[in-house]
Order: sequence, then C-alpha cells, then structure tokens
Amino acid sequence: MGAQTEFILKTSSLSITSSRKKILEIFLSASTALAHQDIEKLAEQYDRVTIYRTLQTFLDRGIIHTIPTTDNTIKYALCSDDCITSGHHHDNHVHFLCDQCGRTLCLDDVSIPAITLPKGYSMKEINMVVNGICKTCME
Amino acid sequence: MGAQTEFILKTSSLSITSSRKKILEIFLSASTALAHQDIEKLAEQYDRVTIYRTLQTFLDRGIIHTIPTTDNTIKYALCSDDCITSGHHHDNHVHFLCDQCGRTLCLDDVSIPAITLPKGYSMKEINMVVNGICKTCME
DNA sequence: AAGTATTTTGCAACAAAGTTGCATTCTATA
DNA sequence: TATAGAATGCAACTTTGTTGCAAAATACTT
Ligand SMILES: [Mn+2]
Ligand SMILES: [Mn+2]
Ligand SMILES: [Zn+2]
Ligand SMILES: [Zn+2]
Repeated sequence: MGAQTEFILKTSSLSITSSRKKILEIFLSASTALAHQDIEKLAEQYDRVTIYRTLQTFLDRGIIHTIPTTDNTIKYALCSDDCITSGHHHDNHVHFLCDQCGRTLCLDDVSIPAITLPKGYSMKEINMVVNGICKTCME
Repeated sequence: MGAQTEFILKTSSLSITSSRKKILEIFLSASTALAHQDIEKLAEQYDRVTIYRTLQTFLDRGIIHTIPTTDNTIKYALCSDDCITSGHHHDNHVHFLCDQCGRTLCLDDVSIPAITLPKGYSMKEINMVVNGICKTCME
C-alpha cells in the first residue's frame, strides 16, 4: 500500500518521510479535491506548517494541482500520472463545485475547449470551474 | 461626477453613503479587477470592516462580481450595466491573469464556450480563467 | 424642516489562515 | 554506522476575515 506513495516520491526525487507518505495516501484515497483544512483533519499528527510546506512541495513537482474556487478556498487534487512523471502540471480538465454537498470534483473526461484570446495576449494556463449540483446530490 | 455612483446605488435600492460612493468610484476608474487589499489602500479613510461589508453588499446586488484565481486571492470587478439593472450577476466572459504585472482583466469580448457535463450534473455558473502575459506586458 | 425609525459605520475583540526563523530530528548516502 | 543535508515541530508573528454593539448617518414621515 505504501508502495505507490514511495514510488511517486522517488519519481519526483523527494525524500521519503512519513508526513509526505501520509498526505499522499490521503489524496490517493480521496474521491474529491481537498482543502488545506481537510488535510489537517485527516493528518492531525502532523504540524500545520508541515502540511503547508508539503503541499507547496507537491505543487512544485506536479504531484498535485490547485483548483480555483469562487469562495476564498483553494482545493488541491492529485495530478494525472503524466504530470507526476514529467514533473510539472499540465492537466486540461474541467472542475466541478457542488453547491449542495460542497465537494470539488475533477471531471477528468471533460476537457477544456479552446478559446481565442484578443491579439497581444499569450496563454500559459487555463482553468474552467463549474458550479452546480453534482450527480450524487441530484439523485 | 458622483452622478453615476448615485445612480447605481439608487438603481440597486441602496442608501447613498460616502463609503459606498468612494468604493464605486474606485471600481469605475479602475482598468483592472481589484483585490480587497487594493481597495483598502485606495479607500484608507474607511474601516476594513466597512469595506468587507460593502463588497458583500455589492456582490449581493450584482454590482460587482468575483473572479477566482489560482492563488488564494479573490478579485472583484464591476458587472456590466445589465447585471446592475437586473439585480444579479450573469456575465459570461473570460478572465485573464497576467503572470508578469499581476493584473486581472475582464475580457469582455471573449465569451465562455459551452461544455457538456457528464450525465447527472446540473450547471449553475461557469468560470474560465486564463493565466499568461497580457497585451501591455508583451509590448 | 425637524423628528424618528432604520440602516450603516467604526471600534474592539476575536478567530482563522498563513509565514518565518531556528533548534531538533530524520533521511540518504558514503 | 557516521555524517551532511533536508525536513519537521514549535514559537512567535502577520495577515485576513468575522461578530456584537454603540454611535453616527441616512431615509422617511409628518
Ligand atoms: Mn483536477
Ligand atoms: Mn469580469
Ligand atoms: Zn454534491
Ligand atoms: Zn501584464
């Protein structure tokens, strides 16, 4: 079970520590994106500061990505294997925020359509976030 | 000069106060979206709490809208006249975040393309945010 | 125009979120 | 197993956001 987390850390040339493994396991078993606070609760044996630094490290290596939200919270989710092996984030899927259950989901199968920017603008990254009611809450 | 701000406040059935006029003037003369902190600096005669409450009021009335960003900051920008008269926000344009100058721009002429969500999801709102280099910084 | 009801503001106190420096502990490697 | 370098925990601090309440300003009635 720890095999996958250790593989990810090694691939990203990060030293293997118990907090990094724990936080990775949390992401691997999560079905939704997580806020810093969610992780704090699920990894309460570790210091808040360690979690801040670990998330930043994972972002730098393309292990996780952020999802912008309309409230003031950032959500984090695992990147695809592809990001992890290439060492930087380059996903292209839409994110969904459920107004009822509050969950944030990566819609891996919905890709962001291309847009044309006005002349003079150069695009580096694009984010698309949809609010609404998720499948589970609709039932 | 205060005519336009007073008109907006009256249209939204808000009482006319000096802080509301000042904050509206700031938005009207701004070419970019503003963070809470930007407004604090430009309206330093008013209490921080008043600015929080005023922004919330303006959001409720569809006078301004928020722009989600990849860092943990919310930017605010004026809505179109259409939102103001109808009393709720319903813009549909792309937002641009310049990685160089840090400015956040409403690309009023670039509309968000439609997407198809997986079965069972219901869409209420959609946001599209592009990072890159803006026109001014490219020159 | 003055008086009154209602709304808004500022202040204080607080809570939550995020940052930094440094001593200690842990990890990788020889 | 010894050691250099990296990561962690802790304390102190800053920034950001929230709440209750008294004072002030605004809108409304007469
Ligand atoms: Mn995602
Ligand atoms: Mn806008
Ligand atoms: Zn839901
Ligand atoms: Zn720029």
